[in-house]
Amino acid sequence: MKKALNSPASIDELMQRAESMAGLTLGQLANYHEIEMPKDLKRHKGWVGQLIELELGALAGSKPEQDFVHLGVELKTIPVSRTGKVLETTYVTVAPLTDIQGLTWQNSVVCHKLQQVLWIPVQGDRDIPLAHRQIGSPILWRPSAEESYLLQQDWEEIMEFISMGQVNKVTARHGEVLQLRPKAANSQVLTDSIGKDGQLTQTNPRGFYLKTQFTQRILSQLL
DNA sequence: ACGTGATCATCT
DNA sequence: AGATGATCACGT
Repeated sequence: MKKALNSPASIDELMQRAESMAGLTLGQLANYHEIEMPKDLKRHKGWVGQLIELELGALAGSKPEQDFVHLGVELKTIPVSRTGKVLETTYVTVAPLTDIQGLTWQNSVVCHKLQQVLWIPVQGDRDIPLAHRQIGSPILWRPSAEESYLLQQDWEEIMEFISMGQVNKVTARHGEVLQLRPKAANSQVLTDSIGKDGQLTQTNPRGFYLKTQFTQRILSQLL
């Protein structure tokens, strides 16, 4: 995927560019950028996100920061059905499993990334050919006081387990809106984590994800 | 291995 | 059908 050359200078410009994509298909956008399109996403899971990043001028890279640092905006493409139902959870960031003493919600990466999110709904029904999937209207979201509260509660509960060496006791069922799930090439990958008695051990890397019902509320209330 | 972009595949 | 745990590709 080619790297974006220009980045929007303001949120207004970003939103205008996002709104101009609405109604286009992935095929049209890929053709415009002369990007090859895979048959499906089985081996190209991040393809849609990369295409949208290219169109909007997101700064490429794998840094744990917002996509538009100068605007304070995180970009998320979200697969939805024909009827607008959210089809997948939303990855936020990897979870810190060591050196977390003193870490608070307010200075966590999850909190920072979710300060302001530009949601780009894209049809994700597997029976719609990739080229025919339509891009929806963008939604710029800032968490409400209640949403922030829910996120903080879940984050603190999960981080408490991690700090106590109980990360292996946390499942995706914990948390009302934010959940912890594996995030790695496969289940054999290991990374350092806090173990019994505060000693270092190893475990499968985890990531924070937004649950679909939470994301659905965000998209619905603003549509 | 880590962090980004996420969706897949299976089980309930 | 929906959610959980697992997985795929890429740049560094």
